[in-house]
Amino acid sequence: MAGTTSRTLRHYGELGLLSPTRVGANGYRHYDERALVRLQRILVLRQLGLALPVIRSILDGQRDDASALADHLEELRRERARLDRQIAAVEATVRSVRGGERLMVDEMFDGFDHARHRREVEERWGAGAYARGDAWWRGMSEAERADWKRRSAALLADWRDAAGRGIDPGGAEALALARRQAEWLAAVPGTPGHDEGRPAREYLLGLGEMYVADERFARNYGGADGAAFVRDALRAYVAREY
Amino acid sequence: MAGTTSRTLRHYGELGLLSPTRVGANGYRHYDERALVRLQRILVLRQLGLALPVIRSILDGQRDDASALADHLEELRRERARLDRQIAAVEATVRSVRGGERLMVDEMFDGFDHARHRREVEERWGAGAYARGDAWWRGMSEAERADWKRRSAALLADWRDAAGRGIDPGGAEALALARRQAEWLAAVPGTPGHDEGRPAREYLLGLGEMYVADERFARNYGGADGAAFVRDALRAYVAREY
DNA sequence: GCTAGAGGTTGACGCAGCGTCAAGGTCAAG
DNA sequence: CTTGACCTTGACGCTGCGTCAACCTCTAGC
Repeated sequence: MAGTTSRTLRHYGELGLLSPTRVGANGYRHYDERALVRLQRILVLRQLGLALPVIRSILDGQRDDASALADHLEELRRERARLDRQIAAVEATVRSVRGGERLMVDEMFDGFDHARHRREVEERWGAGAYARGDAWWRGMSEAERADWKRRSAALLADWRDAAGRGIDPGGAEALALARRQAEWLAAVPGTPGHDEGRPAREYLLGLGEMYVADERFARNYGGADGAAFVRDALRAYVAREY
Repeated sequence: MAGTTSRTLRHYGELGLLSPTRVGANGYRHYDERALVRLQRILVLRQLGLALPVIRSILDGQRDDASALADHLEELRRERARLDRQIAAVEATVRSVRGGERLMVDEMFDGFDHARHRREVEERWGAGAYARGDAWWRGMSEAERADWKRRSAALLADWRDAAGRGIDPGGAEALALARRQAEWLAAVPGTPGHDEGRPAREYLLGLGEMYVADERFARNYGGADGAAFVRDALRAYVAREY
């Protein structure tokens, strides 16, 4: 009775995946030639990682094996991508634990968000928000991180420039900047509204206020006036788009 | 109470991972600042894929986070390797289903084993043996398969040569060949004895007999005489080594 | 015929990490 | 007082079997 354990055969019987050909008076289950061929196919498909109910539908002819395998392949690839990111994140954590023992998430944003004001973010949006953003950041490659930082710096520079020129925070140009800011924020998992594709209304407004209130941030955006400009632009944006 | 679901917090409470700071008379659970910091760390570690009990031992200081992460990283890498093989195997299967609809496992061996005599293998060693060997073969890269085929062909040629020279099947040279044959067989997952690092005694002996009995195989090994030589050499090998 | 031992059987729990009811208590608002 | 929103505690479900525990069957030796 080798090949698999009897427990497995029993399990398949319960699932209706493979029933014994006949059951003796003593309760012993017997499998004939055809059943073994079926078992053979089951085991091959199982090795490929297919779920047992899927295998059943394939063997019963209710599902095309080629399409089932194609779907499964996609699923496997997604899983591998997830694993890759997780591995990268763990590696980054190991390095940072070995090194400065400090998380360098500060580089991630404008120096304000999550990193410095983690507690505020957590109190308002839940502790999970920080964790998700952190994992996302760690899972990026060096190149991706560099690209992100470049984009962040460009956005900051454009804000400073716009504020310096004294344009209308409710005008078209400021609106475009606010939209970039919103997309930039929404790209980060953990940001409230990330799943919906745009930041939560309250998050945007609250962020604007915090920008003004905290001089460490304000400095990045060109001082108190710059921060106020950003806040006003975000307000106008929210008023129009939400 | 965002960040995670209340169910999750309850779960962590049951695991002793994070208990509410205080529980009101109404049964409501409350978490203070320190608890939230702890939750924060829990969520970060969970994102990295660490198991909850491991997280607990880390947070309780019973386990070094750096070593735990290093172990975990190894585990993740193993998992990814497994996934890679499985993906390769599924891809190969998709191709073969699209193509000839026939499995080309025949190339795998000397043309005798599993492929042609699947039924015999299954009857004697269980249906799982074939499935494992099949998955192994599909999981190999083209280069690995080519290498395996080259090694197989070399082994066959050496057998034919030895048999042709009429050497002693119990002698040192035949013994060395038998050992190569045994290692070659044991390398295939699904081969009886694979896990122990050498083929099962009965498997080797039975294979020798089948080689002689089946002319399709015998041809590969240089006719009936060649097959008999292989069988005798395997017998002698078993007599000495098992 | 008796007995030991090998090998078979059927429940049923366990695992990892919660999601998801069901049944019911709490609280602020109208 | 009622409504509705939000909280609570069980307890089952999911995946694919491994692993007891308690018990039956069959073969072999005496």
